[in-house]
Amino acid sequence: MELDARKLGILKAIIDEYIMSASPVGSRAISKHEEFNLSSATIRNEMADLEELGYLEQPHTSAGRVPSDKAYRLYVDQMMQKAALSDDEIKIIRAHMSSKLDEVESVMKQTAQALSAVTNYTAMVMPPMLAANRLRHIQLVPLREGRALVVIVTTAGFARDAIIRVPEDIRTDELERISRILTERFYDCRMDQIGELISHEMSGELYERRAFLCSVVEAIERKMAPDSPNVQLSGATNMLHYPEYSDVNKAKTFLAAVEGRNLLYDMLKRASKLEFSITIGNENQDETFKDCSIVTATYQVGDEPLGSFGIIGPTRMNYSKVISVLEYMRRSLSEMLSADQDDE
Amino acid sequence: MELDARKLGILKAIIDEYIMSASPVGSRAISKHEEFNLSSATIRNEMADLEELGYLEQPHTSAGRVPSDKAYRLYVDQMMQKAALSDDEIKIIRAHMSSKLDEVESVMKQTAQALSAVTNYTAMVMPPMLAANRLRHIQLVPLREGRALVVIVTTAGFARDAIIRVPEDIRTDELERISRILTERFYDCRMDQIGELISHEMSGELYERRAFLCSVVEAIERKMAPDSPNVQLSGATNMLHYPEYSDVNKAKTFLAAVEGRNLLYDMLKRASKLEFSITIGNENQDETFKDCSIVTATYQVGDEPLGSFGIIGPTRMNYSKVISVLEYMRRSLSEMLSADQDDE
DNA sequence: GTTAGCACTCGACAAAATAGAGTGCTAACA
DNA sequence: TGTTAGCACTCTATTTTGTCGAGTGCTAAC
Repeated sequence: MELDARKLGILKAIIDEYIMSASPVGSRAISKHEEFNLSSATIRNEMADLEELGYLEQPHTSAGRVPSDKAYRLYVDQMMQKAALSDDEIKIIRAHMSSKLDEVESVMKQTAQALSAVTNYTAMVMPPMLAANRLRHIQLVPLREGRALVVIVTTAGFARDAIIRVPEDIRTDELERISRILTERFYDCRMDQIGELISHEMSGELYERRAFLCSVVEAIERKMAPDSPNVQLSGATNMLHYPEYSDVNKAKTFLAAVEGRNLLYDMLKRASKLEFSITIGNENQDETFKDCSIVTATYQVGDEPLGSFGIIGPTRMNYSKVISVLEYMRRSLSEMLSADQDDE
Repeated sequence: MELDARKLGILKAIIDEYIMSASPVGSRAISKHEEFNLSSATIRNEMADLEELGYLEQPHTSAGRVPSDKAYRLYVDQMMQKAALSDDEIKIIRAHMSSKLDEVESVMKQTAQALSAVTNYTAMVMPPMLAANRLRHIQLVPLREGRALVVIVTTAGFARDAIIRVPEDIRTDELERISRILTERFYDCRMDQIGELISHEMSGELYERRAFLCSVVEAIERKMAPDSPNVQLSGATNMLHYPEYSDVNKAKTFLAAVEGRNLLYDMLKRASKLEFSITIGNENQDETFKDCSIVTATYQVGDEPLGSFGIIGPTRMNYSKVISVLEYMRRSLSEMLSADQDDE
């Protein structure tokens, strides 16, 4: 049995219908599409074939049919036509991205909000990984006895700080001196290379402080990696709009899974190797997302991927809209951030 | 009609029962308490009285009775006996508060998690307000053209940063000079006084830069106020366990309200004027929380309140447990933070 | 290959029946 | 006077039953 043009057309009609209605699609509904001009009986035969081929599923005899994950996969790979964003949608995004484009934290937060507002699904955004940033300033600030705060500033204007231990014999003015030397030495180095470089540079005037310097670098590296708490999440409750989640228990499982950001962080981390990715239903590793689809995109500056963001929705999500939105966002995020880093 | 000892006892029994079961309490259930040794008929009479007095409500004729907000108020004010935390509870808290007590952000996050895990309600934690902190270091780091990053470090080891505009005619080495002067001038000043002080100090060598300095101070002040995004939230989905929220729409409203942290922030801000506060049901300003109770506590160092945290649960929450947990947490947070600020 | 017709299946929904928890009231009792 | 047993009544939740309609698969005819 072949998947001929007509079957394909019928399948597409079923998927489109199901994405709209969330309820099983019957043969009569499809036979009404005048482009086919076929009776419901014929459609039924075709649907039986499609089911046999694994593209459709029946919740029970005498319900309509529901697209399978395999069908969605075919749909996004071959059948779906991309829609440009409507003016309204762009307006919604703009409305959320208005102010304070200076601070990256708030850009990430606003991006997440814009994404969830415009798609009505759940949005997640990972902040930029700073590996490709270049160092601009290191400052060691003495605190109470034996403690200091390391502050690192990168070219793009990111600051990170961490509390570290300081050996008793290092005095305030020496911390100042070390700050100056480190800043000078590593000025304009990529953040992910400082670790290596410092072991080479450890000779010279800083030699006797190498243990201390290692702890500084260790703290820097720890703080430069974006971690799960920093994943911005927005619109998790949007899922409650959809009949898929009218069951409180399903909703609970979903919400609990996204509330601890770890899962999201892992997914985004993995996704940051690809420009776009779409995983549908069972393609998702995690049990909780077996009836979700997750679409992600990666934003970058030049060739350097900085981070990923994405949308989680029911498998019957509006893929074409979601993809358009993500493409749009990917572009504007990348632009926004390369404006910051024009020296890259 | 009076609220005599027996009525009080019966009311307490009803409340305790209802807190456990969440379903209307009938006269028979109470008459089984051997401490009263009364028939259900007598209890019924008493319950009718309690209803007339406004302490009980009937969902409909021939259901049992449910305590009113007024009853809960009486309960927390006079009837409830405080329970010490059990070993298990303390163990749960400890388990969540393990590592990395150095970084305040993660202390706040872990506190929220511990609170929600041990109470099974929703927890919120506001990070410390830095008003009473003292300045330790200001650093202006030049970024691309016309922009710099201000970094401020306080005695307690908090760092804040903000991107500011820099007039074209200020060169890198002047930024360095200004950093040094500002650090020197305001060393050990309370953060909330820098704004005032700077207008006095504006004479002298910094006079010609006063417009710029104002923008620096403005940025500092903006960043020092903890704002709603920084409120840590944990266990919002716990509410879905409770029959009060088995209705998806109620759940949705609740979750949407807490997801945007603004409301929580406002509540915590207000609460930070009191050591503890309990608001029950209708005592809450916001419509969404009319059937919740909110218990908050304020942590402090010395006499200076730093921030608040709290628990949101259904009105029939386990008040005595929640209060004990908050007391415990208030103490340990305060201790933890004063260890950091022994110079306060 | 397409379609009309038909018997059949199954879930959704509504109406009806039933059970059970709880109440208020009255009258009797200590 | 306070307490209690008894009883009729109310109301909800649950189960049962019946009905409707959407949808299917199969067959026979076009």
